[in-house]
Amino acid sequence: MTGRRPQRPRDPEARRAALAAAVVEVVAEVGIGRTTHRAVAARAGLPLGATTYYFPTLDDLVAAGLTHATEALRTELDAWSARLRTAADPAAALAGMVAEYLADRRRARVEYELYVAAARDPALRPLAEAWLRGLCDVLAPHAGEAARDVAALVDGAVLQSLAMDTDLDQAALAAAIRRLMA
Amino acid sequence: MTGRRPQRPRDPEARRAALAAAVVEVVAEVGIGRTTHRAVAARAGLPLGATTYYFPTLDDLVAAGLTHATEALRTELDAWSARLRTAADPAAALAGMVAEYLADRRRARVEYELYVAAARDPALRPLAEAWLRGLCDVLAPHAGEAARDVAALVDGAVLQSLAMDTDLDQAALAAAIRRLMA
DNA sequence: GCATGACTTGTACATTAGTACAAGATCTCG
DNA sequence: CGAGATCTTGTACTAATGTACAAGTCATGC
Repeated sequence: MTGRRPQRPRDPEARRAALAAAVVEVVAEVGIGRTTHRAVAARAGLPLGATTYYFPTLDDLVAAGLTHATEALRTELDAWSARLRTAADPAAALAGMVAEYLADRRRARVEYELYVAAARDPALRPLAEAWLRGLCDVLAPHAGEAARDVAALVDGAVLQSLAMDTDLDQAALAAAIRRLMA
Repeated sequence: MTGRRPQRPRDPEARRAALAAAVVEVVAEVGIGRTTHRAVAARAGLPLGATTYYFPTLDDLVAAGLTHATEALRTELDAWSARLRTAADPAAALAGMVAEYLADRRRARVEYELYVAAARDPALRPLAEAWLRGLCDVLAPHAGEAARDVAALVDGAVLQSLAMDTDLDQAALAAAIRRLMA
C-alpha cells in the first residue's frame, strides 16, 4: 500500500530547531523524566531516526530543548528590560509581566522543570543559571542590592501559582516587590 | 543453590511505610518521572511483587511516597512554629531554619519535585497545597498579611539554591523577610 | 486440626524504551 | 557525470518497565 514516505527537502538546521521545539512541548506535557525519543519525534512530525541522527543521546536531545526554551526566555527578558526602563511604577510593571508570562502555563512549567532537574544534574545547571542571572540583570537597575531577593520572590510566586493552578495575585506581588526594593 | 528466600515476619504497615520511604529516596535521586517499581523495591530491600501488592499502580506508589514526605514536613513545620513563637528575631530564626532544612538537599529536592509535578497532575495538587498552607499557617502569626509573600520568597530562595547548588545566603534572606514583614 | 483468607516471593508477559543500522535519496565538488 | 559525504526514513534489537499471577507460607477462627 502506501510505501515509503517520499523524502522531504533537506534542512538540517530546521530539523534541529523542530526537534528542540518539540522537546519543549513534550517536557511541558509529561515532564523531563518521561520525555522519550518517540514522543519528541511524533510531536515534531519526524521519523524516530531523526532524533538520534541529530542528537547522539536522549540527554542531548532534552538538553537541546531546554537550551531552546532558555534562549526564548532570554529574548523575552530583553523585552522586560526595555519595558521596565520606561515604566512609571516598576514594581507594578514587573508584576504585570510576570502575570503575562504565567498566562501560558505550559511554557512556564518548562522553566521550573529545568530548575528541579538542575538540582539533580550538574550538566543542566548552566542553563538554570543563565535564566536566573538574566532575571537578576533585568532587575538590578531598579532593585539594586535587592535584585536577588526580588528574583527569589518572583520565582517562588510563579512556582506556587503553577503548582496550585491558581491565578497570580498581581497586586499583592507588586506590593511585595515594592517592599523589597525600598 | 540458594533456593527461595525464607519469608520475613509479616508486617503490612511496616512494608507500606518502607515502600513509601523508599519512594522518597528514589525520587530524590532520579526524579518522579524516572521512578520505577523496581528501583523502589530494591531501595526498600523488598521483592518487586511487594510494590504492586500494596499499591495497585505506580502512580499510587509514588503518591504514597510523596504523602509520606509531606507528612514528615508537616511535623517539621510544627517544630518551626514552636521555635518561632519564642524567637527574639523571627526573621533571622526563620532564615536559619530554612538553611537547616536545606542542609539535606536530597530531601529538600523532593518537595520541589512535588511542586512541579503538581503543576501537571491535579491529583498531586492537594499534597502541594498542604505544604504551602502549612508554611503560611506557621508564618501568619508573625507575618500577618505578608505570610503568602514570605512563603513565596522562601520557596523561591530554596529552589534557586537547590538549582544552582549554592549555599543559601542566610543573612540576605533574613533581611528580605524582615522587609516583607514590616 | 483445618479451612479460609492474608501476606510473601519469584517469575512471566506484553509493551515500550534507547540506540544501532541498512537502504535510499540528495547534495557537493572534482 | 560520478564518487563520496550527508541526510532521510524505516526497521531491528536488546534491555527495562508496568502489571499479572502462581505457588508457597503464615495467621485466625471454627
